[in-house]
Amino acid sequence: LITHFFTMNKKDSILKIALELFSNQGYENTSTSLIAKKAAVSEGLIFRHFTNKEGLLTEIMNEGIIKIQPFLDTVINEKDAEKVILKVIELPYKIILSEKEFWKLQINIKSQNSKFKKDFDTNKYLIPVYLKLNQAFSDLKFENPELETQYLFTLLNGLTLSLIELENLNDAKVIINYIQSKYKK
Amino acid sequence: LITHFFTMNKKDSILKIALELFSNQGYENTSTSLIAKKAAVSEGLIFRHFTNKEGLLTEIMNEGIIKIQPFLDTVINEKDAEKVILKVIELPYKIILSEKEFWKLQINIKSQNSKFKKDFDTNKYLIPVYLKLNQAFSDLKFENPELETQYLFTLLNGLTLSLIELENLNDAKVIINYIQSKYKK
DNA sequence: GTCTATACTCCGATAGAC
DNA sequence: GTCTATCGGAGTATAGAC
Repeated sequence: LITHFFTMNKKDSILKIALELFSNQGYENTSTSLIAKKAAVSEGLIFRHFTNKEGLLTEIMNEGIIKIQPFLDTVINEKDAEKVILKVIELPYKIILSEKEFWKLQINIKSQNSKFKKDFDTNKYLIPVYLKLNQAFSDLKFENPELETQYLFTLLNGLTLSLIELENLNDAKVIINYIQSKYKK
Repeated sequence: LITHFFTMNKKDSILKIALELFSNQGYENTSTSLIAKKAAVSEGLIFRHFTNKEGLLTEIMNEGIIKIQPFLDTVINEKDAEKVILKVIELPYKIILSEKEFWKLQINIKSQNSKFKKDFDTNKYLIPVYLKLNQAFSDLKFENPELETQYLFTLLNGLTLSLIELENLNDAKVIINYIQSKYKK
């Protein structure tokens, strides 16, 4: 039946709704019964698919990582040093434009010393980007590439926080251009 | 009795322990029974003093704001424009050195769309600092003072996140100096 | 101590795909 | 006619606010 292509299956509905709720109200503060209700499925189905609530979170996080990887890859695969820098600066915008809820959830988990903190540490996926950026600053003969990399990463962490607050991401383009302008010669 | 001066009263014990637990494990994830146990008081005392769990959080937040206000004031009262900038850059360090747990809790709450988000919005206390910084950049003839203010605030938000992760705050001095050096002529 | 919410279990019934 | 996905609801155990 053609509707297969248009109707989300129930497992995906659960994942979608759970991500939405977890990222907005927090994992602990979201009950499985609410997820079931909003996803219009029986509560038991959640446990059939994901074993337990934590399993649901795990699958959400794994899916999220997979979805942001292509954005990271565009930086990793860039050859020109200056373009590496400019692309890194656009990363927060692009990731949040596409995967806002996931990224919000990820920050949420990171900001708490929960048992999940180590399981779902997304920092490791950013290491290649960090190294690439460091190399770019070296290539461009910055006086202290390591410090400049740290500096820019710190700035982009702050930018990410701001972007998550925004309803209209376009409002952020001015500051993103401003940041980029500081690295253009 | 002299011990009054040395022994914390029970209400303050509760506040201290609750702040510690809330900031490390999250508000939702901390039970009143655990707070009582760690503070070595009966659980009922929490409700006698604070009505309910939310009342406890409210008092913690109000106390925290009062404690950070002096740090903000040192910026507000600074006359020299360049010193305003340098002092603002040191704010995250100073606040976290003194009130790490409170500031961590505050970020935690901010990162969730909880009902508390609006009640405990600390942004409003930073507005005078923002305006002061904006004025400083104007005085120093920056091309775009408003954007530069936004830029620096974004950077400092990112710095704050990093500081919260650190066990040894001294490790951050290098990057703080580096940020400051960009604004020294 | 009380009462409610919540994670999780179990199972009989149903409907559709093959 | 069987298999798979799902429903719906009864039920348990436990934790947590008060």
